[in-house]
Amino acid sequence: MDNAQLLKGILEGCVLAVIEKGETYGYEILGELEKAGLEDIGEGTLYPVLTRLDKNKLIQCRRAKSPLGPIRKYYSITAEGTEYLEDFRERYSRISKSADILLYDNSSETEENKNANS
Amino acid sequence: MDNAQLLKGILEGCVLAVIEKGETYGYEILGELEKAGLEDIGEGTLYPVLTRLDKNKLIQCRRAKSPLGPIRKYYSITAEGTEYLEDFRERYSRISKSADILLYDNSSETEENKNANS
DNA sequence: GATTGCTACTTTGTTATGTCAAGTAGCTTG
DNA sequence: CAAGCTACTTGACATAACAAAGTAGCAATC
Repeated sequence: MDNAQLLKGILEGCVLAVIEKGETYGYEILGELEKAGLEDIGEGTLYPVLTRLDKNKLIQCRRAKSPLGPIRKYYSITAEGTEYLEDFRERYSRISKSADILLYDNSSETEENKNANS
Repeated sequence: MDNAQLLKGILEGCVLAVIEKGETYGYEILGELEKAGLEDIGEGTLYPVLTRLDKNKLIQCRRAKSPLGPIRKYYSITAEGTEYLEDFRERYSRISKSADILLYDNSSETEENKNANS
């Protein structure tokens, strides 16, 4: 129902990770997030994230015309951003490990529970 | 560094999951969280969560004396809470799956990347 | 018997971040 | 020219974690 809180903090890292794969712009990132399963991210959610990442020097911006619409703002990751993302992955991994233990009580099995793998 | 945002929403589910395993009280829950790796959860963080869960009828409260301190408030999960937790697990699973895809680019491998196992 | 230290819960103010809603604007097509 | 897609902006709002401080019961030590 309300995934807002669950998404907090996670979104930032995900967006940064998308940009890490190569220079891209907001609208396209929105598509990437959707493809990965984050379907209800609105523009009003994403763009502030980009602004923030930019302000914090984790990504940098370049304006360029779009072949089919208004100007695009292309973002690429900075060295600082790469470093931050690395740290983020570690923090996320640690927390989700704890959550797995608490939510699925992984006492004997390790990776069994979270497999809803198609 | 600042795991506050990453924890948002997750904590609630974790606390509920601990209570699901059996009637318990705040101070003990704090210990369970710590054991699972969530080491820096303060009392000022946990207790409001319990209050909220109680107010939302996801858990219920019973006061009882402690053998070695002030009165304890024992919490147990309600039917509504069980249902909520089930839904939570599903939502969490879906989001963390998306995050895994985005953060670790699981295109061919499935569980390789997130294994920093011992 | 006062201090220290552990257990146990409360409260208040702060901050970060996602969300909604509305808006601006370029371009294409009917 | 109106509709519809692309593309970004802005402002008001809600939620939840956190730090810091406080209140209290009880036990052991000095």
